[in-house]
Amino acid sequence: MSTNRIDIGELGHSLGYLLRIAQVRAYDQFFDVLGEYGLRPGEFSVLWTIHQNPGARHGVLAETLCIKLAHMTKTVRRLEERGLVVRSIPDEDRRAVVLSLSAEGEAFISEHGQLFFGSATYLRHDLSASEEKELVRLLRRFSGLSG
Amino acid sequence: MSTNRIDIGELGHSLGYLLRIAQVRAYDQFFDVLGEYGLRPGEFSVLWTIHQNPGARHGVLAETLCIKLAHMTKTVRRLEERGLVVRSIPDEDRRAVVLSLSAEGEAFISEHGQLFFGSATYLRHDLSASEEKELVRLLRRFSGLSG
DNA sequence: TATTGTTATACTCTATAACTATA
DNA sequence: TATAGTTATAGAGTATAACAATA
Repeated sequence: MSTNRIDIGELGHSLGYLLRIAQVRAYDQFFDVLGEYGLRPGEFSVLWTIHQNPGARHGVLAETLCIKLAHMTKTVRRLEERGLVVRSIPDEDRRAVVLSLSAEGEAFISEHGQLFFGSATYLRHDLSASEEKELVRLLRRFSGLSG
Repeated sequence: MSTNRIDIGELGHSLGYLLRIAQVRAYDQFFDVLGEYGLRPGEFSVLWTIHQNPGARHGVLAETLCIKLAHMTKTVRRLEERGLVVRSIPDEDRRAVVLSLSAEGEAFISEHGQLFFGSATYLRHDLSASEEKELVRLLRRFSGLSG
């Protein structure tokens, strides 16, 4: 393959392009470090949120995480097959499904939660601690998650 | 649907999750503003880069934009069918494909380039100009695009 | 024999709509 | 009749491998 260098100009400083590049990079690093556990990023987010909100309902969880109900069904199904999540039907509304972690699911969170959120995160980059904090703040503001 | 509020905890401050949210948001806004032209974000990036580097080769373009060759073939094919890009086979290496914009492609860039990079970008957010600049800097550093 | 690009195939992610069960 | 969730289907995005043409 030719090694001619070419120039992407303003594209390399456009927010849309950079968000895409950064997200793909984060995704790749997730699988490098956590692929061995067989969980995908979205599955971990769901697992974590059930841990934070035991007894949460299927639909509320989907709404909070901006996941379509149909997709949530498949995600939870996988977590259930893996023995990490327990589904149950409450007597007060037998259409609903409420979710909680199995003992194994809680153990998974205790053991690997630090890899997602802690100082030993799966993300590798050259940002200082204060730069990372600022990046988090700016992304939250960009996405309308904070004033 | 129940309106019970639930809490995502540290997830809402984790870089991986926020990059995903921000990227989905940017993607949605792209289609809100530019969907009418029938181009996807990746197609615009390719169009722009050919504009910046007329005569660039298929493979070099793929390598620069981190797009697999097989995917680049389909992307360029769509741009060609739309009449924006011209493919040609150079005599000095008849395996290669070199790309350039048609007059219509150049017109598209002149007309809509500002929507991607200019002050009238398709991206809507509450960041100040200096915050946006800092976000660009941090994302470039995160992705290893700058020292 | 190596390189450039194309085609074929498949898998993930996500969106929509039809469907079942319950309220 | 409305709501909660499930299933079926389809489309975009991307990865791999087999392939054709040229070097």
